[in-house]
Amino acid sequence: MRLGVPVPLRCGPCHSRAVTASDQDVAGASRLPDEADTDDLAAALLAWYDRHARDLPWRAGPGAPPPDPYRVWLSEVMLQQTTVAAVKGYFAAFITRWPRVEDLAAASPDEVMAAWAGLGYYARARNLHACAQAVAAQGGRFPGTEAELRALPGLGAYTAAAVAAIAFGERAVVVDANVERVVARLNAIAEPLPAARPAIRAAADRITPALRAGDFAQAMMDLGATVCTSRNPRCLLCPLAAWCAARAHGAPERFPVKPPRKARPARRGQAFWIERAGAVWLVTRAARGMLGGMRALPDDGWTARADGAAVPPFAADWQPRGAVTHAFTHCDLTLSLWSADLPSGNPPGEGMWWPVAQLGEAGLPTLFARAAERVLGDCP
DNA sequence: AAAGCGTGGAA
DNA sequence: TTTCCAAGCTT
Repeated sequence: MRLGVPVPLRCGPCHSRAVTASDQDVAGASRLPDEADTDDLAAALLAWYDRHARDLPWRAGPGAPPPDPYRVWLSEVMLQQTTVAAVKGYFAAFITRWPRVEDLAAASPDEVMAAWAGLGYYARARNLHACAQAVAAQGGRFPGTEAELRALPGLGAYTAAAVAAIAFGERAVVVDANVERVVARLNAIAEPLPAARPAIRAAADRITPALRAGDFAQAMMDLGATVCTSRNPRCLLCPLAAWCAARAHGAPERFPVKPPRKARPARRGQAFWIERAGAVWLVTRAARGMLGGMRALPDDGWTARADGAAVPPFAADWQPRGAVTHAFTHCDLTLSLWSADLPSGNPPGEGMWWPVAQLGEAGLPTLFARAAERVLGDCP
């Protein structure tokens, strides 16, 4: 049944309906909202979004016509597992350098990888370029449905739904970590992730409106990022507090329930700074695996699973140049650095001499950028 | 389908 | 300091 309190179009939590007895169900068994109730929830969230949407470079603004699919797609890929603050500069640089998807498609893979350097999860950059080429090959138009988008490289369930909703207005169910958190709290879902995902998705589906699905998705994400945060949620500011079973429980930060995290092993490796006439020898790492496809210093073969062999690439008067530590997702690496001059010839294997003065344009991932700083004495 | 894959900022 | 984790995808 429809509740008596009209949903305000331009107001915050002050006019949300009060928590009623029916909201405070017994542990773990929050009731399923009926249809009218979920309409109200979506309306309340959209009203909040109209007032509090973050102003982000890839957005058109609440209620505005859908933005350029290229910008939406680019931002969504960059934002995968990556903070808004980290993305902003890269987004601006990509859009300036490659204003249209055809421009990005025409770039070389090396250029794209180097431009992505520092942002992490480098498989995204490879897939980004492949996707740009696929779209450019079809006239530069992104497909407009979730199913077609899902088939493009680098677009999984989340990104395909997000682009379909935000850029094309399709009613797609957009579930990212923010939505997961908000929905898990709304329903006080006690089952741990990842097993809870199907239930979370079903619950997200139930509250997704037919209209303004793109704004709804972005509103959920803004809410998760600024109000329904992982730690210390600001329930007093939340437009959905009245619907929130976790809040009724009194411990919203308990949801979603997450599995214990595995400890990261400590790994050791060596990297080698080989210099000749003001240039340093760089290699391109294998396309797959850690830092795949990125330029790098030669190293001793360390991986996330094993220490390196600690063997230099050739016999020389190797000088110790300190070490850098780096926290990867799957290991904590201590990379010891060694340098040697090579007056003539090349080191064994594939590589290139890169002018030290232009090392900033080499596109080194952060680990090796730090290593270079250490060797060059620029480190703090 | 569980594991592999970066980084920087917040608490 | 350490820990957590942010608009996930691929195999």
